[in-house]
Amino acid sequence: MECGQFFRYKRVGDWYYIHSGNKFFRVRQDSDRLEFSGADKDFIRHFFSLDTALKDILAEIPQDRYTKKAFHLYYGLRLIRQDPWDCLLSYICSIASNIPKIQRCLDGLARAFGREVRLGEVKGYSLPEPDDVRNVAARHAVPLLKETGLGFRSNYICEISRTADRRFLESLKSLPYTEAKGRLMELPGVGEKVADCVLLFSLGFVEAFPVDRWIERALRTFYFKGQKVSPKLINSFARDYFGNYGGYAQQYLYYYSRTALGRDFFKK
DNA sequence: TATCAGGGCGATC
DNA sequence: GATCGCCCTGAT
Repeated sequence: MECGQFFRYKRVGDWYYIHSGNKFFRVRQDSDRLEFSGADKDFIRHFFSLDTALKDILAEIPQDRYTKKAFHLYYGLRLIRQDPWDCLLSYICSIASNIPKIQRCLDGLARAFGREVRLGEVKGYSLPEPDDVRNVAARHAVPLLKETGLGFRSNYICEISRTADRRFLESLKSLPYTEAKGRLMELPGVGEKVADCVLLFSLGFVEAFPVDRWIERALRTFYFKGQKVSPKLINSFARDYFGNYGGYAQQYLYYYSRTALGRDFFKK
């Protein structure tokens, strides 16, 4: 839950309360046993990618000293299958931001435009559907959105709500990776990084390799002896080297670079 | 008070 | 196609 790919959770005691589309459910783990309520078994299995043969996937990725270490330390880490629309909103909020702020923005967005959902005593708000934003949108949406602290991201969300919907996102699944990415990048506020996040975390493109500042530093340090590398080279290296399951490599290396290595590793 | 962050965009060369 | 300033906001 907390490795940075997903933001719409809230911890209450040892439970994680999770929003995904209009679903609101909770899970907790007790050693190798997963308890849950608010969603059925099939959904949980799908959401957490418990149906994927993790071992086989990791075996497809080049085993160098860094990937091996990360796989060993965090074995069990999987890519969550997020709700595509929620995922798109989430990564628009992530632009030039950080996790606490992303979560604040999404929370504000949900409270202002989303719908109330309940699970037992616990109340939550799902993220607004494109229609929800669009309907308020006509005149006041941007100012209203800005009240949630979204800043310049407000315009992106407003525009995207007008030009994209769930059908559009769903239709991308049947396209080749490069085409799907191109279509996503036509949306305002969606560049390479955001597009790759949406493709990887919600549309099943496990070959997508989102390059953000952290992973860029990690790759530069691990594979380029710390030398300067152009964004373009980093991207093409990642795709060529890590292969068809690059997304899994990305997630392990990303988490590795942010935890085991720590920030100090990258400071001069 | 200035700078920067888990980017994108438009202008410029 | 590479680089740069700007975009809101919160943190340092």
